[in-house]
Amino acid sequence: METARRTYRRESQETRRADLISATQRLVAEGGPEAATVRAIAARAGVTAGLIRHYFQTKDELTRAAYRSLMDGMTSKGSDALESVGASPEERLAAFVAASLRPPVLDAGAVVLWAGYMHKVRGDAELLSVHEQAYTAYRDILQRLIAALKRDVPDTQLRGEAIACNALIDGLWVEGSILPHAFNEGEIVTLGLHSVGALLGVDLLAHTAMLTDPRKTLA
Amino acid sequence: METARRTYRRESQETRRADLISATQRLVAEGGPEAATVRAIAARAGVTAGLIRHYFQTKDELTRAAYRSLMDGMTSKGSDALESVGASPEERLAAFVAASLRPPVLDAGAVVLWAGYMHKVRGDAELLSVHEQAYTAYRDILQRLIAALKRDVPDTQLRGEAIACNALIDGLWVEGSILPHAFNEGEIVTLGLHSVGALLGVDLLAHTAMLTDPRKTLA
DNA sequence: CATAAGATTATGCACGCGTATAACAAAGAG
DNA sequence: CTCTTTGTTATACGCGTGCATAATCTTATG
Repeated sequence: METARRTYRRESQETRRADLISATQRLVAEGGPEAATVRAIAARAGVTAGLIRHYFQTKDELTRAAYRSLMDGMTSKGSDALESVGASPEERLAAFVAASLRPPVLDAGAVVLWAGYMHKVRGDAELLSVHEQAYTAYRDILQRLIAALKRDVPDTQLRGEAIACNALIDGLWVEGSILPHAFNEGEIVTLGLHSVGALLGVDLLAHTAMLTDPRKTLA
Repeated sequence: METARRTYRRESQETRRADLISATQRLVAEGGPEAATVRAIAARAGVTAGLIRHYFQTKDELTRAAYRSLMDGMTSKGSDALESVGASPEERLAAFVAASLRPPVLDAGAVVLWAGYMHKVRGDAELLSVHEQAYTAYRDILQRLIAALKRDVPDTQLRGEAIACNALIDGLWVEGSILPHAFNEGEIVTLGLHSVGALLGVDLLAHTAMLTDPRKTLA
C-alpha cells in the first residue's frame, strides 16, 4: 500500500503568513498557548508542520508576529468605529469607548489570547516593545479624543486622564469578557461610558445614539 | 560506584503542600506556565518529582490550588492594609486602593502568574468558580468601603461604582506592573487615588498620609 | 529496640514537542 | 515541452513532558 503524497497548491507569501498567524491566534484563543503547537497550527492552516519553518525562522518568530497582529487589530477596531460617526468630540469618544467594550473586541478568546502572551512579554525584549507600542498607540488615540473635548486642561492632566481611562477600559474589557454572565446586558458598555465621563467631567451617555447600532465589521 | 539514595526529612502535609504551591507560583511568575513542569516544581521545592503525585492527584490539581492561593493572597494583602489605618472612610478606601497599586501586589511576576492561568479559567469549571469568587470578594470589599463614604446613593449605583473602581484598579495594576518604566515614581498610586476619587466624587489624595509609609508585609 | 506504616525517592515508559533535512511536485521561464 | 526554482511534504531525531510503579528510608508507636 503506497502512501500517496498529499496534493497542494502554492500560495503567496502574504497569504501563507497570514493563514499561519490566524491559525495561531485561534488556537491560543481556544485552548491557551499550550494548544498552539506547530503541528496544530499547521493542521489548522491546512498545511504540514514543516512549512512553518519555511516562513518563520522559529516558532517564537511566528508567536511574535501573532501578538503584533493581535494588538494592532484591537486598536484598529476601536478607530474603525470613529469612521462612521459624527464630528462631536463627545460622540467620537463615546463611540471609541463603546467599540472597545463590545464584541468582537469584548471577547473571552481575545482576552485569553492577550493573556497568553503576557509572560512572553517579559524577557523577550522585542515582544515587550511590541506591547509598549501597541499600548501607547491605543492610549494616544484616547488622549487625542479626550483633548478634543476642549475643556482647557493642562497637558499633564490630559496624560493622567488618558492613562486612567485606558486602565478603566482594560479592566472592564477583561472581566466583561471572562465573566459575561456576571453583568447585565449592555451593562459593561453603559458603565464604561458613564465612568469615563465621570473621570473627565462630561456626560458621554447623552451622546450615544450608536449604542443600538447594527454590529461593526469583524475583520 | 553506587548511587547513594538521597536523604530526606518527612514534613507535615500542610508544609509540603504549601511548599509545592509556592514553588509552582514562583516558577510561573518567572517563566510563565510552561516553566512550571513537575520536575522544575519538585526541584524548587527541594523534593523529587514523584512526590507531587503523592499530594495532588494530578498536576492540574496542583495548578488549581496555586491559582486559588494566588487570588486569595491578592485580596488579603489589600485588606491587610486596612488594619493599620484610621477610621475615616476616605482614609480606609485610600489605603485599600494604594495597597493594591504598590508592591508586592503591583508586580510583574504577579501579573504574569495571574495571566498565565487566564486560559485555564475558561473550560475548567472549578477554576472559573475560583476566579469568580475571588473577583467578587475583592469587589465586595471595595463596595463596602465605598458605601461607608455615606454619600447617600442608591444601591444600584453603588454596584456600578464598585465594578468601575475595580476595573480601574485592575487596569492600572496590569500596565503599571508590566511597563514600570513607562510611569513616574508613584504615578500609578497617585493616579489610582485621584481617579477612584473622581469616580466617586470624593478627594482621596487629601486622605493619604500613609502614602510614604514603610513597606507592608510581604507574606 | 523492634515493627509497621507511609512519606519519599528512583526508575521507566509512552507520548508530544520543536527542529532539521531530504525528497518531491507545482508553477513560471525559455 | 523541458528545465529550473522553490514552495511544500515527508520522515526522523533528540529531548522533555506527565504519569505510573516499585524500591527504600524516615518516623511514630509500642
